[in-house]
Amino acid sequence: MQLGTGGKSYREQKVVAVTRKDQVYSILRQAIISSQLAPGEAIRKELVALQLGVSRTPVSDAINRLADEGLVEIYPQTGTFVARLRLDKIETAQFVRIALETAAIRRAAERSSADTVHSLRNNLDRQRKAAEIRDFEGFYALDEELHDMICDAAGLVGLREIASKERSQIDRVRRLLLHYETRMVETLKEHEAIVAAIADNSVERAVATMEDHISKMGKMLLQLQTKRPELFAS
Amino acid sequence: MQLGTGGKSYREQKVVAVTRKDQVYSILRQAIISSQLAPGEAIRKELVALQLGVSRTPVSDAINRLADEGLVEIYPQTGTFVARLRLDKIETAQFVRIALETAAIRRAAERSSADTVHSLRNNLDRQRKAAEIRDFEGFYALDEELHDMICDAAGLVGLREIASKERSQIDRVRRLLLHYETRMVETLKEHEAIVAAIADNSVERAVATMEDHISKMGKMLLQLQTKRPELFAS
DNA sequence: CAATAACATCTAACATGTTACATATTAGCT
DNA sequence: AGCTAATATGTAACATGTTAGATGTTATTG
Repeated sequence: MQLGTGGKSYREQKVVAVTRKDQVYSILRQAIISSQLAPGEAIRKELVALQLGVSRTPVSDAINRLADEGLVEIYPQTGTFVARLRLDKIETAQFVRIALETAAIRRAAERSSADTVHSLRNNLDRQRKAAEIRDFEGFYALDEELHDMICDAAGLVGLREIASKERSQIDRVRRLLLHYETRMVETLKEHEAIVAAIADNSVERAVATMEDHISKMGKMLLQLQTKRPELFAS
Repeated sequence: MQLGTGGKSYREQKVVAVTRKDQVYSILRQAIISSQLAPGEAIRKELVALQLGVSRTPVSDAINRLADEGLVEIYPQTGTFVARLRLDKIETAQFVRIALETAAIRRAAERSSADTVHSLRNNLDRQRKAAEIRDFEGFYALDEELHDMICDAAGLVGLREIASKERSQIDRVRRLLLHYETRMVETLKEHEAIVAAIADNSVERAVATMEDHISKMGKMLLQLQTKRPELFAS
């Protein structure tokens, strides 16, 4: 079969273009990760379209993207549901996250500048303030920002987006866990250790600290399953 | 804003469902990775729809997915183009690939069974035959299969799909490179070394061999840019 | 002739109508 | 009552019509 046109036109510059499907995607993703849309809950495209004042098309597009990301499950001709948590999938996501972020922090630690360290410390300051006033949402956002900053510090185009996408499953869990506990204080300490290692140019210590930090979540997860079994699938 | 229905219905079993958009996606992806659709070339949705005998909808859906994967670039209200190769993006993909596949092979080597080793060796046998008769396409497919098998051997649900998706960019390059040279013979040798390390349960050697194997491609890439600059963007 | 503005053209984005299919419900039968 | 088959219902998948915006071309003006 003959595909393509043989035409050679193309574009040089990148356009940012925020389309409606992008907006719908962001809104739904946020709703899912914050558990405003609970695991297992049905999503009715038509209703969402109505509520957001758009047609079904951008909603479908957004949902397809979320399905690729594993945040929703589409059953053809039947329905679309917020994906429930699955321990095996989360285990894989955890594995991927450790692989990517330890590799990233290694590169970041090797090439970290005084400027980078300054930004990281600034983030930590804000984390401390958020922790003090028990601002879960704020702390969560800063947590994400810190991990993003480390990805960026690795100096690889698009790495942050990839890591962030693979983190989706885990972000959902992390958000749920943050509310439970003393976890915020512990997390802060771990973050401080990570940044300190980078500041010291201790590459291997940075890697080890990051791995330890990410692994901690695995244990918390099992507790969550006991407390909230309805969120889980298999 | 109120999203969701509060409804709690959901499904247990997984449906496979090959929809038209999945088929179109596979066809286009294959066409892009095989360079039947060349980097920079325009893709006309309407034409593709006509040629495949479907409407524009499944074509758009497929293209959106390819855009997420970085294989096409959509410029709103303007056109859709096969993504040209970008050294910086490829560098990131390479980084991700090394991070994921070395981590995967570590796990795979730790838990490899006689059965796994047998399957890997069977694959190598077929690679040898393909190399002998200069069957580039066959060799390429077996190459992919080997890497997939190693991912599977890590025993993590969905890891293969993630690794495979992140490899897209690189697969395109690898395919172009295979035709050029003695690369097929070299690749075979590297694969043999990897499998041997797994068979010996030499975890660290397996990791090192894999990293070396993947890194080799980086050097070939620069040669490709010299020979075929029109495939590259920046 | 150069710069610019009006306009034509083309495409993706968006809207909406239609179809096919999975599932639940009900009716009919033993 | 219990089982099976016909049917109703609801949803995603698919088709197609419409809109908005990016770009290239041509006309207009200095």
